[in-house]
Amino acid sequence: MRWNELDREACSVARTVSVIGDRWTLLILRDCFLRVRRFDDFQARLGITRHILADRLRKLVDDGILRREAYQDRPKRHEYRLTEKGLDLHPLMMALVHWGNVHMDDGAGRPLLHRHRACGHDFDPVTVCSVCGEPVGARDVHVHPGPGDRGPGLIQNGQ
Amino acid sequence: MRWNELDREACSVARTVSVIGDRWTLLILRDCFLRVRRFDDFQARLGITRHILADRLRKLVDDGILRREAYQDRPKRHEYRLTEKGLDLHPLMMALVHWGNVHMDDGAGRPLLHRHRACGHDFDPVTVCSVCGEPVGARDVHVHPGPGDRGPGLIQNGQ
DNA sequence: AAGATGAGTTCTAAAAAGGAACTTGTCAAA
DNA sequence: TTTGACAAGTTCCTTTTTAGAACTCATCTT
Repeated sequence: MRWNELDREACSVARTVSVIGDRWTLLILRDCFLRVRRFDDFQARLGITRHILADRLRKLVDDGILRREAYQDRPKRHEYRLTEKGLDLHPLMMALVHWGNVHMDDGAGRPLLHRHRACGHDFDPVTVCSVCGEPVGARDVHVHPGPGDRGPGLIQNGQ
Repeated sequence: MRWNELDREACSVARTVSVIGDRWTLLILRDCFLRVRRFDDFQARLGITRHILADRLRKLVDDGILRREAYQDRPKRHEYRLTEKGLDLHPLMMALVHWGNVHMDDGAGRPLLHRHRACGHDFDPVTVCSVCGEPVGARDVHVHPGPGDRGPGLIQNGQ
């Protein structure tokens, strides 16, 4: 399967992966959440080839995750900012960071902390159920076909 | 920068991305959470080249996310199952699915629903603060250097 | 003896990424 | 007034990865 075929898949994960499932793209997005906005800043921080960076930024703009905005004329200069759609990736980023903090610790402690402005404390992200508000783990969830199902999807839960 | 250099980065996201930041890897993990466990099942569902599938499964095992386990002798047959470390990726997967549901809907409705066993309802994942329990969005979080910081990291929050 | 199964491996061609240098428009300094 | 710097890309060429298809190998089944 080629990558441009992925967005036609029935699965939300597959469609999401077609957009953000690339190493550089994820690192670019991390930097976006750290308020990096300019081409050369991304390039210097990531050590990414300029060529690939240009390509990934273009794709993120095409997908509506970033917007390219002029911050000066003469000479025209642009910066890249997260759209609302892009900002909605925040829970994903938090999950990524948190998993890394827990499982990929190199012994030096956390390089970055997240402070919740509302309560003032450094925190970890916790995923809870939108209905009852209780935390949900992998074993608390039962997956079943929804209205958009169109597969023999092999989702035989149980066991 | 080459991919094998990524795991030496200071950032948790970078280290996490070095492990799961690959399109096939993410899709393989999605299937793992749907209880797919065998080589040929992954291959048939994903349409991935067998060659790459073998490589990705090997890497996931090396990274402690999956474990390869015999389910019969004569002939020896193995299956791949999530370890605890792998199961901890659940919030990430939920975030991925949810973002896709919200932003990549193709109009057919959700192909998969998640039911919270404890409360019995279909739900969406909500990310909350581990300290105060309130939901956190991108704008509610202030990022600042932690004990493992070793950068001129460019994290000038504010503005 | 002739398939079928499961879990891979091997091969070649095509696609993607890495690396480094080059371009373009504008301003600022020597 | 030439020189250099800056920001944001492009171009070109080489090295790696992937795709796609076929092949292997040990065991069951018919």
